[in-house]
Amino acid sequence: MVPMIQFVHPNLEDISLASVLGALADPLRLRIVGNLLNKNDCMSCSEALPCPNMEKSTLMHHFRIMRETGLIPTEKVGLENRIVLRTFDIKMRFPGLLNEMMKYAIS
Amino acid sequence: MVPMIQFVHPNLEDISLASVLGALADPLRLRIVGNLLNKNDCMSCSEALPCPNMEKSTLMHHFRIMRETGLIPTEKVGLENRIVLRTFDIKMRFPGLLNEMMKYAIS
DNA sequence: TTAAATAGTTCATGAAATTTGTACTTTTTA
DNA sequence: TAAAAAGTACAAATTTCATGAACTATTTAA
Repeated sequence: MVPMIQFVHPNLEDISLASVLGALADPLRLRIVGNLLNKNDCMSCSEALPCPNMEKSTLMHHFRIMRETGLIPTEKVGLENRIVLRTFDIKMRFPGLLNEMMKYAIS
Repeated sequence: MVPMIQFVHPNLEDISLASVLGALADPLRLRIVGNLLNKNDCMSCSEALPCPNMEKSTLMHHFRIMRETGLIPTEKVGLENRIVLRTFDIKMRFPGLLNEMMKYAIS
């Protein structure tokens, strides 16, 4: 009997600028974050698929980076993982940063 | 007789947001860029040393990343490489982005 | 005018991060 | 109960990162 996976998300004060920039320093992740910001709601991983023909495991990997950075909390609901952008927290910690970046991200 | 090294810097329109974020997604590079922005003048590589006991070759590596991203043109003057932040260009391409990020970078 | 010092580059190596394929688990639905 | 759906885990191949040692080019000093 394998224990149920629990996701761990960093505290707000442990989120560094460099790590946020690293999490966004990839066109796919930038697009996912942009989509989440526009939608202003949660998505499943598959829904957030940023481009066709992408391996699930690769997508997984990108989600893990964003989760461990603290950008995206993940919650398991039934079959799906519901992911949301931690918008409030990020705006609290780095006001203006998200909006500024999303101005220049191509969706 | 080995030819003189010529640095190549990307055009403004070839600088992508993701690559800029990638170039800044490292505390050392963030600090170097912050210093250049504050100083608003050129520096030699050694002057820009972001922390003590850092290998020259490692510093090199970071400069190369920033140069190839297009953040920092390099010009050889005598013994030194003079590096400057491409502030005008970056502000042209991504207005507000640099200032926004530097608000949260710890120098 | 050679010798040493300075500033930086290059290359090889090993460590870490990315991408992907395959096999697995868990939950839902037929 | 079996199959499908949504993810996860692990391993291999590739790429990027950090460092040490050896190199080049320019300046300064003997």
